[in-house]
Amino acid sequence: MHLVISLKSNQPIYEQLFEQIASQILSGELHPGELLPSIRSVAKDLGISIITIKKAWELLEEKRFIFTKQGVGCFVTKFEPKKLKNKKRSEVLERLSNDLKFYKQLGLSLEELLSLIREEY
Amino acid sequence: MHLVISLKSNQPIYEQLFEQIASQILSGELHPGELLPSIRSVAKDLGISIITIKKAWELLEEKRFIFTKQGVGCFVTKFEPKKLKNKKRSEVLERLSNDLKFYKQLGLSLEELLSLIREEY
DNA sequence: ATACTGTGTATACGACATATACACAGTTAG
DNA sequence: CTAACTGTGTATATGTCGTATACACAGTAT
Repeated sequence: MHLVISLKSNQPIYEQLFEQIASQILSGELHPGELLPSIRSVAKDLGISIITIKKAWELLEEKRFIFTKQGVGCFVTKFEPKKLKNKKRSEVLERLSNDLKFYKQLGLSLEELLSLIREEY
Repeated sequence: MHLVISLKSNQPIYEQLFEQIASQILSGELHPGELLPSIRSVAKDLGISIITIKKAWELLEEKRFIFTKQGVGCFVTKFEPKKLKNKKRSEVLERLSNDLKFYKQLGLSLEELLSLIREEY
C-alpha cells in the first residue's frame, strides 16, 4: 500500500487518504481481506497524527470499504466483482454529479465535455 | 441575475455564488459590461452577510470575470468571444483535472467514464 | 447634500482539521 | 502470563476558515 499526502492541497489530509485507499481497493491493488497497516504505523510513516488516520479509516469503514476488528486491525472488505463494480460506479457518480451540474450551468454541451475529457484523460 | 444558495451544501456560500455568477457570465446570461447588483442589496436579498458576498465578488474579480469601481459598482468584464471560450475551457479544466486524476486512480477506463457521462448529462 | 457605491477594519462565534496525551479494552506471540 | 501490539474513547489545544455584525472612510451619482 502506497500513500502520499500533500500539505499544500486544499483537500484535507484525511480525504486524500480516503481517496487513495478507496481507489486502491476499487482498482484491485488492495486485495479483499487484506490487512491494512495499523493507524499508529501509518501515522508514524506519514508524520501525521493518529487522529487524522483514524478519521480517514472511519470514512472508509462508513462506506464499507474496510471493516475493523478491535485489537486486531482493519481489513479490506470482500466484495463480489459485481458489487465492486457498482461501488466504483457510485464513487465516481458521487463526485461527478456536482461537476456535471456546474458544466451544464456553463452551457457546455455534452460533445464539448466529452472532447475535453478525451484530450485530458 | 438569479442566485440561490443552499445552507445544506458542503460548498461554502461564497463559492456557490462564484460558480453561479461565473457560469452566468460564461453562458452569456450576464452580458459584458453589465452592472451587477450592489453587494449590499445581494446580501439583503439572500439574507446573508456583506462580507460573504464581498468574498465571492473578490474571487470573481481575481479571475477577471468582473471588475469593480469604488463608489460605482461591479461590472461584468468584456471578453472577446474567443477569450470567453478559453475562459470557459479553463474553468472546466480546473475542476476536471483533479477529478480525472481520481478516476484514473480508480482504474476507470476512458470508455467507462465517457459512457457514464453520457448517461448522466 | 443625500443616498448610494465599494473598501477597510474590528470583533466574534462556530465548525473543522489536526495535533498531543492518556487510558481502556482486545488480540497475539513468546 | 506478560509484553507488545491493535483499535476505541476522551480530553485539551491550536490554527484556519466561513460567516456574522458594526463602523468608518472614500468615491460616485442624483
